[in-house]
Amino acid sequence: VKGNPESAIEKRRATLTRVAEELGVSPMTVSNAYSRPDQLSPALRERVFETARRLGYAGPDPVARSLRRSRTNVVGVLYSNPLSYAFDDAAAVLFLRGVTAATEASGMGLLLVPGSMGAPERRGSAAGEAAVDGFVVYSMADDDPLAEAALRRQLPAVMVDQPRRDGVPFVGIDDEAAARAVAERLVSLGHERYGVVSFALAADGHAGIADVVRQRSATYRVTRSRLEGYAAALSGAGLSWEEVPVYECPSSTVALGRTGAQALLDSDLRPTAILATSDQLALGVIEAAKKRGLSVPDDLSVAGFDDVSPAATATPALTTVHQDHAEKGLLAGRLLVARLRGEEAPEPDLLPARLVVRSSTGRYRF
Amino acid sequence: VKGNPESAIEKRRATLTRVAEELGVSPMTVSNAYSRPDQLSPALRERVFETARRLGYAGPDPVARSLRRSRTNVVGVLYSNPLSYAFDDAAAVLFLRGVTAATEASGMGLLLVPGSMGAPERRGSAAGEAAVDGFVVYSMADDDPLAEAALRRQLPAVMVDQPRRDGVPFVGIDDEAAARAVAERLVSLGHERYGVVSFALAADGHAGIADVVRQRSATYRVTRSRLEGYAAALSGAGLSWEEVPVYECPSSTVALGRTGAQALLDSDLRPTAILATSDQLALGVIEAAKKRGLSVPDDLSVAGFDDVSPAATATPALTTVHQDHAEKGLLAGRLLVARLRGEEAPEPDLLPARLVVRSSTGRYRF
DNA sequence: CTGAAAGCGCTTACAG
DNA sequence: CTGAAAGCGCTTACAG
Repeated sequence: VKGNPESAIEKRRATLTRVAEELGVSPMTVSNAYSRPDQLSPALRERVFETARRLGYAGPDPVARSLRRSRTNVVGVLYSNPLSYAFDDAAAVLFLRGVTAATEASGMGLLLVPGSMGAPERRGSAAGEAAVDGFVVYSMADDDPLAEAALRRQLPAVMVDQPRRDGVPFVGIDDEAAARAVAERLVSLGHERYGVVSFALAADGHAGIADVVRQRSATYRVTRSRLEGYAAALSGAGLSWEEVPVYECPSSTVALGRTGAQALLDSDLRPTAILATSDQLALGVIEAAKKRGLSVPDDLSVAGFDDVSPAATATPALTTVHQDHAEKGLLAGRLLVARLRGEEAPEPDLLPARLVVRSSTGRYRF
Repeated sequence: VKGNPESAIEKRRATLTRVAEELGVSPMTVSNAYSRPDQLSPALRERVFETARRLGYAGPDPVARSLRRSRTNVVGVLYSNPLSYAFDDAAAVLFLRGVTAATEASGMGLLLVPGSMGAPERRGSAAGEAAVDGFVVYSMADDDPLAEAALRRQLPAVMVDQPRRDGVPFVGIDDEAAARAVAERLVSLGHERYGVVSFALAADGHAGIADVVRQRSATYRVTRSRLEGYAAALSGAGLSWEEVPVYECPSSTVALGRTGAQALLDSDLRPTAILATSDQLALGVIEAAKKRGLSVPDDLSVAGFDDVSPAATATPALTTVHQDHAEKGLLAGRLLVARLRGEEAPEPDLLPARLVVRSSTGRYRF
């Protein structure tokens, strides 16, 4: 009954033009059926869809449409290597939740851009090859080639927990001030011997004590700022920052925090307080202390950073810096979406952060 | 010194063709400089890059390249609405971690496809408009328009925790058997009065008791299978499944689990055992029980499903079904990537799952 | 090692 | 309400 179905169902993949030919209308009419329903009669539109169904055509090709419209409706997210670690990091998960909420509210997709696993000659290529309208650059090293490649494309972008760049809005907290506040709290409790367990200063995988030179040249802004905050507080109390051992962990996990703490607790002049640049690391420090029979906070005070969910329920509950990671993501996402729409969207103020004192820190006891 | 830089830096956006004109070579040569370095001399290649830099050209446009190559190097992930909830769901986060590890290992990006928030006329359009080479369809309702739209595109796909479809490989566990095992465990402990707290049976936002008719017509396969497993175990023990109240929660959160448990514990014939289809819900059930002064497991046994990280550390620790969510994601991701490469990649066997008995379940006591 | 030409699949002014 | 034509920015056989 239908016109020559044998020849209609050809091998070549169904395209808009193919549907138009089959129905004897112009490609524009088929395009309109999908993209501008008001431009043709409902009856014709239905015939278009019927023909499309028959030919197995699922609608306009997204890539061709993007090329023509020069718009992908996708926001790219850049996160340090490897990308899959983002899902191990409670703060990153909350952040992504916020970004996703912002992008999906405006119908945009979120592309997680892979890092350049290994292959050094391809460093950054993934960011150069991502079909997106803009980028959220989250917590990367200052000199990360992936971020460089993304920024070079001159697309709208937002930097989060990153160094500032001209023309690129920044979203984040005042990490240095927050770190100073934690350290000052410990100073006020009478502690004089400190140790620091830090996440990466640079992306070279280094694990172990990081001297002051390495601290100053840290390429992760967040790490650098937090260490500077600690240093400011301790120096302000008349202590020598140079003598405070900073143990660097290549990433932010409980297991690495444990290792770092072990190294610090082995020293002759055992610290009475350990500052960790993340809650994950701090939880590892607490584990290491317990394993040696040290009581937290009686023998050792421990403070973290970020206030992710296990911090409040840990035993003892962790003294830390609270910040709203989901809100940070939401703000970054909305800012980018607004700019993509050409709306007025000024760089926001620094987000609030506050010291949360719980039971992992206590007064120094002889 | 350089040739007329004034006119070189024009308003129109830099393109490959523009760079070629400027340098007096063919577009193909510029293309080769980026994509096939072995096709031109290093010196010429350097001149191409130099000109590109001068014109602010950041390399071939990803969209145009994708159209020409008919390949995006992106895998799309579909998850129930709204997408941002995925980041609240510990199982989903682990799953995404696995998928991401698989895709990034082969240099592919991961696109989180937004649901059709509200706008019913656009139901599924996002999946139709996603520029991807293939889809991972994760835990969606049988009749979800987003999944329908994606599958209609005939791209390679993998279904996870979804109903099987011809030609589309399935990755998941035997949910029914696992649920049966949990319920049988409670039967063996002597329990006779049960309640169930379940996550959504359909995407209509229903909250409250779900009768057997609704249970049978559930569009979420996972929910349906788990309830069938419970029913099989209880029926097998001579109990009447029809009399077991099933409280349906629209999503899987601790707060909703609490609400569901309150409803069940209000009944005259209070259950002595509550089966929850997720750990989140189960943790809410435990909270509700505690709030009424009921001891778990002395007054009420509670079992969850999935064994996400808070399950083991909760008080009491949760009896549940363990499955490896990250492994599931890795497997699904690898399977899809292999198929995209045209490699031989058979549908895998069902993944293992096992009952983990902890202290939230105990013998029935009068 | 380089070029000219075709074409990936669409959408959009411009006309009628 | 519909059409013919141009063009989005690239890559790829095909030649030389």
